[in-house]
Amino acid sequence: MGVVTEPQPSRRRATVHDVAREAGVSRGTVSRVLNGGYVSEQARAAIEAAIRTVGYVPNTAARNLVMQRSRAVGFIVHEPHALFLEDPNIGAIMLGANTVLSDADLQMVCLVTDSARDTERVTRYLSGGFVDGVIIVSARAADPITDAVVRLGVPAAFVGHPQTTVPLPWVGIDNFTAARDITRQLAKTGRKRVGMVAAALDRDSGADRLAGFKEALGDTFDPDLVVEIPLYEYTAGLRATQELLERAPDVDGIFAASDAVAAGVLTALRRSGRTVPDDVGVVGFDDSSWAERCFPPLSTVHQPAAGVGERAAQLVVAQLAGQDVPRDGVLLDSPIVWRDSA
Amino acid sequence: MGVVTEPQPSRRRATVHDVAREAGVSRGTVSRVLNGGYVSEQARAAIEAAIRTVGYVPNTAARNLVMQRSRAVGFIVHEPHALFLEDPNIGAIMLGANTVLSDADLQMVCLVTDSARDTERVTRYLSGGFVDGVIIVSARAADPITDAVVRLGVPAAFVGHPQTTVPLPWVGIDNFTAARDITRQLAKTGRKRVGMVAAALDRDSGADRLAGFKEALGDTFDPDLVVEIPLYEYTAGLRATQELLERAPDVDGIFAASDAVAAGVLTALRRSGRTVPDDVGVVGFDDSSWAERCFPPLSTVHQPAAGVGERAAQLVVAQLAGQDVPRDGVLLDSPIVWRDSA
DNA sequence: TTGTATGCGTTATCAC
DNA sequence: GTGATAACGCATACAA
Repeated sequence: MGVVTEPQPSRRRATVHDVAREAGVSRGTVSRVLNGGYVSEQARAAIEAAIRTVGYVPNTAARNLVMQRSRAVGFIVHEPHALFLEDPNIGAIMLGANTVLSDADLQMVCLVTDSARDTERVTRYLSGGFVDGVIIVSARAADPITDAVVRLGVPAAFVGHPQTTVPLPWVGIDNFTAARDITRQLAKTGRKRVGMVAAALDRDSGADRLAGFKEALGDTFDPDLVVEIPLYEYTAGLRATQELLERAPDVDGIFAASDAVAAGVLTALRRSGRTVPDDVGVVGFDDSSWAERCFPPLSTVHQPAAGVGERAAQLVVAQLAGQDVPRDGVLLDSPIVWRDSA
Repeated sequence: MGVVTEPQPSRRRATVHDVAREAGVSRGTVSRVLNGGYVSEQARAAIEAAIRTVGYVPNTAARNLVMQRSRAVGFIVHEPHALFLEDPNIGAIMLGANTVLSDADLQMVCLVTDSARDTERVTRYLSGGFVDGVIIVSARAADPITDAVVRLGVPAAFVGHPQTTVPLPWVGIDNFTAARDITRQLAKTGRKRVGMVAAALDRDSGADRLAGFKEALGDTFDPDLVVEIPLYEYTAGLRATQELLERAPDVDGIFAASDAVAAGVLTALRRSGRTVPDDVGVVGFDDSSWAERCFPPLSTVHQPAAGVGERAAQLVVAQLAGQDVPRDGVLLDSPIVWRDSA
């Protein structure tokens, strides 16, 4: 079944030394054409030719060692795998970050950690100067990675509010206000009994969205109309809605803590024979790419995910350039996108 | 607004030298307790204490340099950003790969390249021994990264068939057979005029799915019933369906090249007043998490994305262990998942 | 303009 | 068991 790899060419990689020998110059001169410096046209030509013939490529480790920097920035996603897949924002955040990092000629290396072993290894990497800076997505309370970053003083930016007492630069959105506003708008469509499927209350995003919901409803808030689930997740959202419907068959509006949850809400509603938005109005949160593909298309809060990634990256790029950055949060706009589900 | 970072602690990181001095031993002994070797209990205790007090962490670059390896494996996604976000499989593949890499105590570093600049930088990294091996997702024809990998002899595994003449290990699914089978099943639901929204014909996956579709239909295949779009994408799928409907209002079955495309098909069908699956049967490809959240839930081909990632990772782990691996493709099962859209 | 020498932080090979 | 010492591949200050 197929050819097999021959036992390693084991052809030693060419070094500066080889190039120098081939070109008949010293290693210093070679290094100079590589990094820019005074060098005669003649020597340059000879060296560039030599580089091609010996197939030279600079060694990252050696360069990092002497330069004391790696020109790489870590993008750390510390999430259980399931959630990583579920969350449509992470990809966009990552791409946004990569855009500005790339412009600064910095290599983004994405490290995803699920197990404790992963975390331990990533922490080791961070400490060892593997990266010059780091962007951390969804750090949790008492996160060992966060601790390491703070302890080592690695230039960093967090996406979402880091749950720590240490002042750290972070970027996110105002979940509270956005949740409050979209709930109000939902209520204004004439709903009398509006409930919520709240999720991820152990994170600031989840907790703030619930708080915003309460704020919007004020006196009319009824704790019986909110059911909580642990993660932003479709299936849990579906189940929660079934429970909500049982508890209060007269709900006519539902705020789902995320679009994925909202999709579950829609399915549950459809199965119960209710129509959206006529019988029940539904709003979500995220404005993921699937929001407009739901049926009916979801009214939701737009998360500027790419923008968040870009901003976070800018924050570490600035620190790498020696600039001071505010060690607190920067909030990006999260406008409401009104479609057909409410 | 907020505190600012103090101008760099600039506290030099502790080295083995510092530890040795603190513990009153030589650097060799320190290295020995770090990497396992004969060392007296007494010395070990002193050194471990010293490590804590000076806050020593090993330097990755230095270690990589002397060890001639990095214990890191690159996961390279070479895609336009839009597609990266659209493709629900990439995340799962990545997580699958990370699982087995993590078990082998290898750090997965994910490099995403969109611009030419990205590509150039990643190529540099690869060449420089930044990683010991590499997993490449969706390499294209004449891909500079693929070229570099082949030229350098870096242990690698491809996800999907690399478009090159060089024999390389890869893992994927049999798009042709899967497409053929699900098309047959769609036809068997009594459809007389079945069309296809074909996508990404410049890749093996897209081309093979179209070929399978043709094969299934045999004599009844009508080229007028297939419309092509460049990428696996919702909006393009929607437009394409509108065109198809105009061209052939009597279609009663549609094979969408992916779930995202299928979502577009569903929307177009709904807008045209047709019901699914009564008027038109629809099938997709991928079995992404949103397939079951469509309305109606999508009949589709299940892609074992996590499995693909795992297998690819195993392939490079094996090579890193000095084992020979077949330099051809390994195909994973991609069963049909029948739901309600056809 | 170019060559030489030194150091970056580790590991590994020796004697001791 | 332990301590010197030589690589590893590169950049750079300094001498030429």
